[in-house]
Amino acid sequence: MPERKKNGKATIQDVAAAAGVSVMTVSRSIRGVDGVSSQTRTRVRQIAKEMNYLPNSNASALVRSSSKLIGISIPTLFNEVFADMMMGMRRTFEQAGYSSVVDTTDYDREREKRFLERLLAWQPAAIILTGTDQPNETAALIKERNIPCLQIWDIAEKPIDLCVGIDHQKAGLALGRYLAGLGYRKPAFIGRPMGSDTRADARFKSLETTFAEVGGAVPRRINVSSDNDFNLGAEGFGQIDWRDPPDLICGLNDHVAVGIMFAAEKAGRSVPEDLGIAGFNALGITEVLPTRLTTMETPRRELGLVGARNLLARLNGVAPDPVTALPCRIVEGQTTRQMA
Amino acid sequence: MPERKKNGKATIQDVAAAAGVSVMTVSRSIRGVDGVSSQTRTRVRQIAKEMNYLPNSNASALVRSSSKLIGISIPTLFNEVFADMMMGMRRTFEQAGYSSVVDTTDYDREREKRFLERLLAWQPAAIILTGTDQPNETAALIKERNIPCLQIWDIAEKPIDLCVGIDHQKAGLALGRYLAGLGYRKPAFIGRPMGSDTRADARFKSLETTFAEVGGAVPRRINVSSDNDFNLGAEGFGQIDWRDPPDLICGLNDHVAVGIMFAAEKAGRSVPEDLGIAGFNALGITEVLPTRLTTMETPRRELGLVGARNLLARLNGVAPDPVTALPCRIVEGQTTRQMA
DNA sequence: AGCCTATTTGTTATCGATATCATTGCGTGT
DNA sequence: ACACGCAATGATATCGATAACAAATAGGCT
Repeated sequence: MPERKKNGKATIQDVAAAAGVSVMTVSRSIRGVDGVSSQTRTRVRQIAKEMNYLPNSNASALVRSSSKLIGISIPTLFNEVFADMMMGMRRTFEQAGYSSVVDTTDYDREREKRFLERLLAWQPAAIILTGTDQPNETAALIKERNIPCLQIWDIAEKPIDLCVGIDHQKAGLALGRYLAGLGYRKPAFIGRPMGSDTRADARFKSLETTFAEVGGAVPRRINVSSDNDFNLGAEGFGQIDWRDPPDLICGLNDHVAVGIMFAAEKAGRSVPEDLGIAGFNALGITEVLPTRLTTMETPRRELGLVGARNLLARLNGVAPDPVTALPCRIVEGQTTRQMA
Repeated sequence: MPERKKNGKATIQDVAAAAGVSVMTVSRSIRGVDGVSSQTRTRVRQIAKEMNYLPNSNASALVRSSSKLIGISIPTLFNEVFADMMMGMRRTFEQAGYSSVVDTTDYDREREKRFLERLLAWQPAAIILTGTDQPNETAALIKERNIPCLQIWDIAEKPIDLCVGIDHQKAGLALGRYLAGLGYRKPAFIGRPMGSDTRADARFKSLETTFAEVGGAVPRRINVSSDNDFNLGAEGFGQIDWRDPPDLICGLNDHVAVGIMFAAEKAGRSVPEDLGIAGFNALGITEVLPTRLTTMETPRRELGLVGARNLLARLNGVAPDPVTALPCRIVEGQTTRQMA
């Protein structure tokens, strides 16, 4: 019967005793660093396995003052975008032997900071934050400890450390110009209240710019608070003042846009003739809807992959590009007029 | 200027020195345990804040051989179901001061086990697993260390420790009987390959049982591998042999069912007269589609909440019910015939 | 053989916090 | 005044691993 301590946990000491070697030999054998004969290593590993020995990461992290944990902060898991990016990253990290501590912030910077403090207490190998608009205080917290940090989804000229993202303003402009080019002049935007999603705000701003350029109307903004994006779109649609109807509605994202689509259908508005609808992100649902939504495809999975790769490079001492922007692509759908 | 060590991290020793007290006084002050005058506590906290001191959780976890980490293992983040449950749990844990280490297993038990080992190495306060069909080896790993463990989503008669979930077999039977009651007799099921999702398999089995009861055809099963559930449904639909058409198609879940809906529409099949379609879960999308999908509503958020609450109770020494099953509800949609 | 280098193994100090027990100081009752 | 109890604070051992250095063993070369 293998030996155990009171709470059922075998320690490195127990393994050493059982194998008749020193703890260092066990440590080296388990970690696979050299300095042990392959004979001993095999034997020690065998014994460790029999004893159900698992190394204590806390002890290891304490003495090395760095752990195999990566802290990830994202606004919400409900958004496919973040789930996509997470997935892109997680695979890579897992292969490299890292675990992820995830916290969701609900777009609340205060919560993000609290989370960050809790996380830093674990001496993580790296930190990943969503977006680049963290307050200075948050950034300082990380810089001060010089922990590798990846900011993902947005880009910034001067990231905390690394950033990989898309240029939301540029993407918004491109989409806006495309839509203006189709002849639309009275846009509306359905989203969450200003300030709750800075990226959406940036895109809204781009709309303003674009339509000012072509002499269109000032975009109206309709704000709705809802957990469910589909409902958000539908509700927002309901709030539109039809005495002065828009000829185009942009959704905060595709789910909102889909909510708008169905609401418009129910309300009997003809799309895309009288009313154009556009989304953002090219989410999964748009690939199966009978009517293809006009949207902007964002490379989420790639962002995660590239981000993770860059971060791993940094962890291995290589210095990757501090700023990486990936391109987006307009999806010319059937919810807006066709190009002349 | 506050003092710092080489890598910019102030330790409890530094704070103690700066405050002119012993480390124990600092420890007690920071943690808020009593044994310090409120005067000293305030002063120490003030100094600690000025020095940007953050306690080292690794040291703390090491000496207490337990950490404020909760390990969560879920199959994938892409599935709204798991995201919902996560959300329900995370809120509760966060408030209680716990952080979550999340790993996704892609329904791979081997990966789950590897993850679990990595996780146990952190001496987590508790473990959460999805489902109840872990191999004995995995269960042993947890029991042996008697760490509180919550199995969520399924129920089992003898959980590892606690479980909170729905009775998938019962839910499948209820849905099957409802559908059979509407007069359908030749069901098909579109899902992933057998074995990759045991819950779906359980539901499929329930279909078999139900339709055997009413003398219907043996349900056909169509397996597709795809990351995207919508596409999965559409592809599965494409594989149906229409020389012997089913009169009912059940999707692995709502997204698959939606994929089927659109594919059926494109193919010109009349729903629900010639062909019924049913999903599972009552996901967000079903609330906005113009045609309401027949499905089974599962209480994901509640599962997360109740699960988290029970687990916290266990962590606080109270013994909650080991098995909690929450009820599901049939959503009578427009993709199946109406009750006579 | 005799010496030297390489390989394998072991010893000791250390990481930063907390539990436990020890100490100091102060007010109170008789 | 004296002993006693309680509150506030401090000293020390400890958790389980790893780094850095020390020792032992083996094999190669002249």
